[in-house]
Amino acid sequence: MTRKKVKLAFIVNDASRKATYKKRKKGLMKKVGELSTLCGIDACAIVYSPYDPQPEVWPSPIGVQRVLAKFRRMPELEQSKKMVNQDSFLRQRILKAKEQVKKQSKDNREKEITQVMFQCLSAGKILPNISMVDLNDLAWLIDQNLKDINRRIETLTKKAQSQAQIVAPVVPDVAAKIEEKEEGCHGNGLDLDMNIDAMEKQNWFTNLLNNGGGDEALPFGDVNHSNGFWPNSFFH
Amino acid sequence: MTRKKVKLAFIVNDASRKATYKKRKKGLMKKVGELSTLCGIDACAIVYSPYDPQPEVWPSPIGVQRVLAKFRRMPELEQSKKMVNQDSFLRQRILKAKEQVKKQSKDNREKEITQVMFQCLSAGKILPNISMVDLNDLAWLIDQNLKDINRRIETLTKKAQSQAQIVAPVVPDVAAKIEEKEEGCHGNGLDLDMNIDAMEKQNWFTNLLNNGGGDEALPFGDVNHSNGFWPNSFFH
DNA sequence: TTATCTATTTATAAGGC
DNA sequence: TGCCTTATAAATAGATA
Repeated sequence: MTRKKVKLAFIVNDASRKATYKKRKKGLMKKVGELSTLCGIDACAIVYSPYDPQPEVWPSPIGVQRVLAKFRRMPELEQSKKMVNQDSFLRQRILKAKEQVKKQSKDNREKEITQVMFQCLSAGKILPNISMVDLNDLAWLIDQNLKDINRRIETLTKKAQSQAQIVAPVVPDVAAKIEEKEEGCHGNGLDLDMNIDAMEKQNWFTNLLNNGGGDEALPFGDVNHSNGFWPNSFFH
Repeated sequence: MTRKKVKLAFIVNDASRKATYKKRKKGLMKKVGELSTLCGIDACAIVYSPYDPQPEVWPSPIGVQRVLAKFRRMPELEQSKKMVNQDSFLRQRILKAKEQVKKQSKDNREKEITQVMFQCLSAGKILPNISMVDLNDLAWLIDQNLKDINRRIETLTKKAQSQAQIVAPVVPDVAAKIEEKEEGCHGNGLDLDMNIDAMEKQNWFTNLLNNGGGDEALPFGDVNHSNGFWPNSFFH
């Protein structure tokens, strides 16, 4: 776990394996001791290796015996319940890794499309070389942004009404809201006149796509998705 | 062990202790699994906590039983031999910490005296406000440097002789050698004419101090040492 | 072989939510 | 309570001595 990330698999090289064994056994025993001390609990560890004639244990033989006695007194079924066995342990790790990859992919995709969105805003039009897949995701992103802006407007409107007891129509500055939201994209020369009636326009692309109830779900992370508007055959 | 270095002692706060327990138990089980997989050995861990009705074990109940059976088959005396019990564990940690402090103190002291040495070289004389203790250590440091230089000269001389088969007297440039050795001190305006006969001078201060066989040992790390030349009463 | 030395990876203590 | 994030401490792989 350093200099190089090591694969969780049997170390074939004898010297490396032994070196790793010694380092990690030491670290493990230290950890057991720390856990026991910090949390005031009983714990033990037993390690058998071909390098030592006797097993290495923590804490003391008597401590181990005591812990073992406790363990043995339980029926086997009970023993199995709260157990972390190797199988479930590996499954958990794989699952977690997959989730991380998925989340990262989604984030990456969202950033990518955000870039495309600002390129379009700079150009003042939809770029001609944009793919249909990107266009779908772009539509989703714009829709999300508009919804977000709308929510903020509602919040601000209510706040203004409750504070000043004044009921008045609101003409939101959409461009300013976008700038506020997309802080990372300031300073690229964007200053478009985007004063549109957000209330009326917010669902323009969603309605166009007739996307049904699916418009709340993030489309990112599944690059080959179909949303029912563009048939899959369209891309082939 | 982060945000703040935690003391190895029972955590009094209940919430903190539980949080730490959960985190560390998870980390511990992971470590046991890794050790077992990486090194292809049998290992088990059992942890009892007030938070779970059953003990948490690794790897599987069957694996634990197998490891336990092995362990129980041994006579108690044998079990104690290779064991890392809490007592020896703590002793080892304390010893190691003390050794680290000692080593660091020695290093610090050597650096300090090296600074003094270069201050003296810059001034061209022994500074008037230097203490006797510092003077002793300075003498030791200079002596070590001269010896080191001499060893290098010998090595280079032998190499030159064996390569060119020419036997000639060597007039070393001591200043250049010092510059070579003390790389961290370049660029401070030092360019003294130090061409002296190192062969003849190397033991000047050692002889002066009549330090006997003790001149090989590092004096640093024991600030209150006496080397037999300056009587302790001199400092009081 | 065993101890040291770093560059990295992991583990995790505090703090938010 | 439990999970997530972030800054920091600790573990440790590979290289050397």
